[in-house]
Amino acid sequence: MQKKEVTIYDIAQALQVSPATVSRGLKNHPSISKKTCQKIQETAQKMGYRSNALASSLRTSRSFTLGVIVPRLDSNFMSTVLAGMEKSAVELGYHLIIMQSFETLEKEKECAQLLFNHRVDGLLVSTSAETGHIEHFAPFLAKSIPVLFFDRAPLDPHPFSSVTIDNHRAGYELTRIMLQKGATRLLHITGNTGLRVYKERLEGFKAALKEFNLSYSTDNLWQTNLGVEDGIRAAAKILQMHPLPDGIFVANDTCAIAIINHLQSNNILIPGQIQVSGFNNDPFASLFTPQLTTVEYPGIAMGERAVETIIDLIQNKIKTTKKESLDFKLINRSSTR
Amino acid sequence: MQKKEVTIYDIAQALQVSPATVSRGLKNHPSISKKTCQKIQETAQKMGYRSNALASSLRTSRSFTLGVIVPRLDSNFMSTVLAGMEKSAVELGYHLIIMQSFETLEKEKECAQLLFNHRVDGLLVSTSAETGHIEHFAPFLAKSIPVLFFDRAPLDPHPFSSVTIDNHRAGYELTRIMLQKGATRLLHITGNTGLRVYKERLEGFKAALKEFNLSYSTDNLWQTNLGVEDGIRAAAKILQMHPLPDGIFVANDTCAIAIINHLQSNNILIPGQIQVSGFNNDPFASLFTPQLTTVEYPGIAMGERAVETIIDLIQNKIKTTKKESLDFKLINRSSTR
DNA sequence: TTATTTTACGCAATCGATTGCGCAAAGCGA
DNA sequence: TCGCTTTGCGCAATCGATTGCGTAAAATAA
Repeated sequence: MQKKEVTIYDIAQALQVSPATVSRGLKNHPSISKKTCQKIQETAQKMGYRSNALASSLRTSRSFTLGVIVPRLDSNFMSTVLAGMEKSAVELGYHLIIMQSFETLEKEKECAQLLFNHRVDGLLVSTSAETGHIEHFAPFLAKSIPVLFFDRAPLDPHPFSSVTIDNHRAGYELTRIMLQKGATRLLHITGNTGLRVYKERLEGFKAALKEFNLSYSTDNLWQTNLGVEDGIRAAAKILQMHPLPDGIFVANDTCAIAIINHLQSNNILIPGQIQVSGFNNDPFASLFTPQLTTVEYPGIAMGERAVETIIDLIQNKIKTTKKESLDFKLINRSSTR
Repeated sequence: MQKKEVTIYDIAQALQVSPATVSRGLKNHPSISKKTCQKIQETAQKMGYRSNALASSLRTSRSFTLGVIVPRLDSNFMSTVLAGMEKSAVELGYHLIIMQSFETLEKEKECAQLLFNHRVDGLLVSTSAETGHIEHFAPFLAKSIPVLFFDRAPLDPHPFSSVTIDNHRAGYELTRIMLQKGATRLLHITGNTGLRVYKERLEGFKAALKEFNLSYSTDNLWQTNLGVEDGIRAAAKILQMHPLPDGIFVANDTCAIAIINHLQSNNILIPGQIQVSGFNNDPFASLFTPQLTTVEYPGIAMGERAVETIIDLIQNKIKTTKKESLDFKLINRSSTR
């Protein structure tokens, strides 16, 4: 039923040359004459040949495949990063196998294992919330397969590369905006502070408080999942407070908007009574009333840099691991004064 | 420097058995004794063996890889679908190579070609805006590699499977909501109506108009890219109209919100003067004031169904192509009366 | 014309895992 | 103990492409 696959052997036979010549001719190898190359490519076309990437990868032990592990795919920010990654990867002749860890260490391990067996040329990881150690990436190190963390990286020191933003400074500056406008009772609503990104934003937050001679208490640190429902719950809790806080640092836009929305419908004025800041600059952050003060987090660029860097590592254009920090941009809008 | 890969041959040698036995022992083949299996797996572990998926795929010509082509990754809806796909795929022992067509036919072709060469076991496609014909998927058909369209499918008849929603009915019902509340001058702001999804929503829109004895004119059909800026532009144009429309059908939430926002800041009351409906039920659609009437578009479920179906096709559990239509849910909120 | 360099191509081993078929040893009943 | 069925495992071909090395033919130089 199924016609057999056309291979370079079939082409070789048809043209009365050796498979070696066909293999070379197909990729315009200099030691094959122009004429022969042309002939080979034509007949390949005619015979419906398709190169077998598997066989090629097996032989050369290069798959031109990058593995990507993310906590989840369905997040605005993450899909932006992935878009950037895919674009750069394709431009450089690679492609992506994307997997989700669902924020669990166990899944992350499984993904790593699978991608390891699949002979990816490099691995791009944004760690799960549970990722305390990184032993499961040791096999990659042992085989000199580059691993690069993006956005969420483990704490230093670690023997891998990374592309992140300076979350400490972003947290600091965002907090400073609210403080400069007179806020004195700040709340910090964030994700799992076991994660470096959140931890660093928190440190920046603390540094700003200190600068303004305000004390920090863990009572003002709320760890949530930063979803819409978490925001609504947080807002409800805020309404119970006496006195109300006068500034809220929220570690992403979705949750920030949810909080604002719920507070507003309980007649709290934003920013009049409470200033609120977000993080990410999601597309809708500017469409809200008030418009959200936030940090533009360069998703596309981060994806591109991550891929470019890891491919440089793969191709040995750079020899040593590299920790990059991308520029972010403070978006100062009307949800803070 | 680099230690050599451990293969089943090495294990075979270490255990004084044949590679065949090792291969079978590794996967608990019934014709190998429990004892031997155990021994093999232990030494494999000890020697740091990793199976070579490439070699295996080459031999068996099954890669357990699904190719996915989407117009772009960084869309809320698409990333949701992909999340569902990845989840189901992994559960069923497959994984995903994801590529973007950037809405161009040319890129879509290139992706298809690459995935074809990479021996994917199946292909999941959401077509680009330019995709008029589908000849570039013919090679898959010729090799009996299942192709399944999700969300955006080409016009029937075509020899492939699909998972979509009933866009006609969704468009119809959404329109009907506004009409029942008395709207008589409706605008339809949508994407490229060359795409079946938009075309069908428009047909539904027309059907509803007809039912209410309202005439349809192409003047009331605006094709845009449905982004934030497109919304702002559209809103500006709307403000010039005399009389104003009293209902706007917008084919996605992002654009709808942008329009509402711009109209509101020009003192138009929503839904008082103009009703507006969206499409997708993005997470923030309920956080806006007014909350957006929209259609819940089952992203995760669509991804899951698509993968489950294509794997059934791959494994020949179902023999014929299958066109599935998923349930959507009308979310009737306050942006319509 | 002869010697030398270039050009163009072929040989054959190799990358690891899989599997149909065959065969020997072990287990069984009588 | 003999013959028959199971059980457990090995042989060797195969999946396609790649590549270092060698060589014949063609081109160039002398």
